[in-house]
Amino acid sequence: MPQKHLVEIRDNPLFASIGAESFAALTRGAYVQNFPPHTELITEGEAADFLHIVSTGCVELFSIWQGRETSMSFQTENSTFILAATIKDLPYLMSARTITKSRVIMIPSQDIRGVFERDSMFAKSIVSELATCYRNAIKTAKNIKLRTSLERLANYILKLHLAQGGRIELELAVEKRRIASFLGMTPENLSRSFAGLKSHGVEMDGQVIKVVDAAKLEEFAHPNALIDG
Amino acid sequence: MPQKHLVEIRDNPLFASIGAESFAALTRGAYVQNFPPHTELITEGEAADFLHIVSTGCVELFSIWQGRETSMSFQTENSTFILAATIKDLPYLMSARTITKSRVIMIPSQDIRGVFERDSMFAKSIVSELATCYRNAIKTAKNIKLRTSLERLANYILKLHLAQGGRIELELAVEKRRIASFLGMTPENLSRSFAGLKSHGVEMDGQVIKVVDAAKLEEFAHPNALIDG
DNA sequence: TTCCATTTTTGATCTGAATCAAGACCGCTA
DNA sequence: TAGCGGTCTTGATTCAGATCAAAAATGGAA
Repeated sequence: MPQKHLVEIRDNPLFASIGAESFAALTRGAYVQNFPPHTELITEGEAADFLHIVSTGCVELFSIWQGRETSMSFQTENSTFILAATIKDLPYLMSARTITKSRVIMIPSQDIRGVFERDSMFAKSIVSELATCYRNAIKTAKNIKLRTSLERLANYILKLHLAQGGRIELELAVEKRRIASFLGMTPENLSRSFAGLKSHGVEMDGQVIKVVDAAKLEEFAHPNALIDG
Repeated sequence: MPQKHLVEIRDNPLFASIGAESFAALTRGAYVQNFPPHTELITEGEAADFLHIVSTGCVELFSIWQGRETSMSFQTENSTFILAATIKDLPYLMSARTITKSRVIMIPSQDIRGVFERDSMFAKSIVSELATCYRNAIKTAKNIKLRTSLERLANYILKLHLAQGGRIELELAVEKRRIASFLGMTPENLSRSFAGLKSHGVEMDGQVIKVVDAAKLEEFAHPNALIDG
């Protein structure tokens, strides 16, 4: 594996504090692969043979039941999936597909479990990562159960806005129908919701969102750190 | 702390494999308290000062946003809450209230973090518990996003039925309005959903559910281990 | 046993969002 | 530049579930 990928893995908080020998054991059997868009990397129900790390690009985690599909999250640079399945040696609960052309690092799950058994710093990093994943899942559940679809979109935009330092123009990184699915609504409803936010300080121009009145948007959205943080 | 509670804590998988000295360090500052029903034990947004263990009774985790409330889960004997907040030393994302008269063990979070730092078996137990919590949260999110409220109720009943060894009569342990909230619907809709399941092998008699045709219920519910497991 | 407060059920109505359809728009390829 | 496939928007309609109201049922206390 090229040195630059090793550096990249090291930069990931999950691996930043483990010993050199452990790190070698993890990266020895790992490999990197480039995937075109729309490639299914893992399928729910399959054995969790690898822990995946997104090097570049964007990967969508999704799930299907009885012909119905929902987007669960988007994984971008330097994020991993699915640690809980890897650690527990259980089937993946979600599928993953590339949204854009992506480079993905794959580390065999048994290597992860092997190092987890003997490197206590790694175990602690894993604890932190899993706790964060769990808390994020709770925030997502609260968002879905407590808010209308318009409120979910408003808070989604507000969060993007704040994450980009208050910038007025935000460019969506994925297709709107994917965002609709993630927010728990249909593409038609997302389109209508964007229109509905016009009176709350938001304008649309193709893939570009303009937050023309952030205070007004915030007044409508009622962001909450325990959901949106 | 009475010996019987120590045994009880030991029986919890989170604590079963830690060293005696670690165990003593955890239980030294812990205490047990009995609470009547409808007592709020923790409130979302508060600092996570304790890890709670339900000794007897039932505790509901819930959340409120802008006057809207939703039930997130029910914690029964031998379950803990909220490990992720305790470990990360972050505010609770959910509140908790007793549903029935309950006995709850409280362990100071800083004692948990102290032992976590130095007992690698404990760190591993925590990893397992957090991974399970995270996976359960993903299953819940899938249930909410992919299924109608009737389907969620059908699968809820089917799961209870299987958990009780296929017994025909199941007695609900909590009020129906709480279950309605947990399943993401109003009490009125839950009532109508129970009625709707009459043609799928389910009958109601107050707090007692009768699964009179499990095969028929299963045919409608399409249970899936990746959601209901 | 009666009374009271709360929960549950039922009926009527409303609404947010889905579904279906069709046209407009966009990006890519030849 | 034109054509094609896919995405997005808009309109019309349907519907799952919420809301509101009222009656019935339930459990606990006096």
